[in-house]
Amino acid sequence: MIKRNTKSKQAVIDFLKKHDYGLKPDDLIKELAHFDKVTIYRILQSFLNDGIIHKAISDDGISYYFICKTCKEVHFHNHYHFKCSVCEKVECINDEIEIKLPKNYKLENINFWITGICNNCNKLKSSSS
Amino acid sequence: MIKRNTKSKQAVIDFLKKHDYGLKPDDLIKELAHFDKVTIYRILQSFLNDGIIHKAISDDGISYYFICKTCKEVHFHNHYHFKCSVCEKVECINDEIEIKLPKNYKLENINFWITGICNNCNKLKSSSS
DNA sequence: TTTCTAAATGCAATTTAGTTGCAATAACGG
DNA sequence: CCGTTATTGCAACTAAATTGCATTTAGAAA
Repeated sequence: MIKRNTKSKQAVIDFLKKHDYGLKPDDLIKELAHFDKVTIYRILQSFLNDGIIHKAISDDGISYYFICKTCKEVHFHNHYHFKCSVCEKVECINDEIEIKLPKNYKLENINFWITGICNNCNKLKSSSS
Repeated sequence: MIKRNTKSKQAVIDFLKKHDYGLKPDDLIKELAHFDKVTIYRILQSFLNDGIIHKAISDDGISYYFICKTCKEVHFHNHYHFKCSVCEKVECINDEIEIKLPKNYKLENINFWITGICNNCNKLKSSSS
């Protein structure tokens, strides 16, 4: 739980808010180079615990963090995360997902990752041909 | 592409076939300790390229490999992978998945990971209470 | 404003998954 | 049995993330 406000925490929040797509720790570490990487990792972890951000794991095993925008009273992270293989941006696809599990299976957590080409890069591709 | 049959490849195949759930490289490395870990990684990679096995990334970033059982003529890996948080086994849930992406998004690959409690562990839990 | 203490940070070292280069070995067609 | 070349083993390396510990600092209380 966050107890104190610090410059590093504010910097992390600001940077996450500035982007409408997911960021990996390394993006933050590079941008906020005057803070130690351990500090960045620890801040992300604590924001995660506090529900200020949420996280998804890419299909090459890297964590991406997102400011929670659609979560209001209740945290709702049942959505796809989409990574564009062209621009490499990672975004939340905030559509409802219905998950059907076999009988007697209990769901605890999901991590749904899709790679493909985003709207934007698709447009660029078709206009350049 | 696989060109030659070797003991290490046979051992990997055998070990994968012996289990009806997914295995991570480390499971194989430990079990087949008389082979080098690099060999294991390379064999898995080549089996993957040849479509003999498929792979999913867990929500803590570790690869799991599965013998393709349901794939027949066509490879079909559009399914959930489920990891039980009790017994830690990882299995394929071979139900059809419908993925709806926003307009102009092109799908290239999916990695759908679910954690929870499996049928088996759920039974054990309720019978012990 | 100063003091105090726990929270937060920075640094160095470590862990873990996976990769690379290269020399040695071995599968298998001829 | 030979020769080619796929395959393997070893050592070293990379990259993401974590841990321990000493130092610094936010902010409540005096």
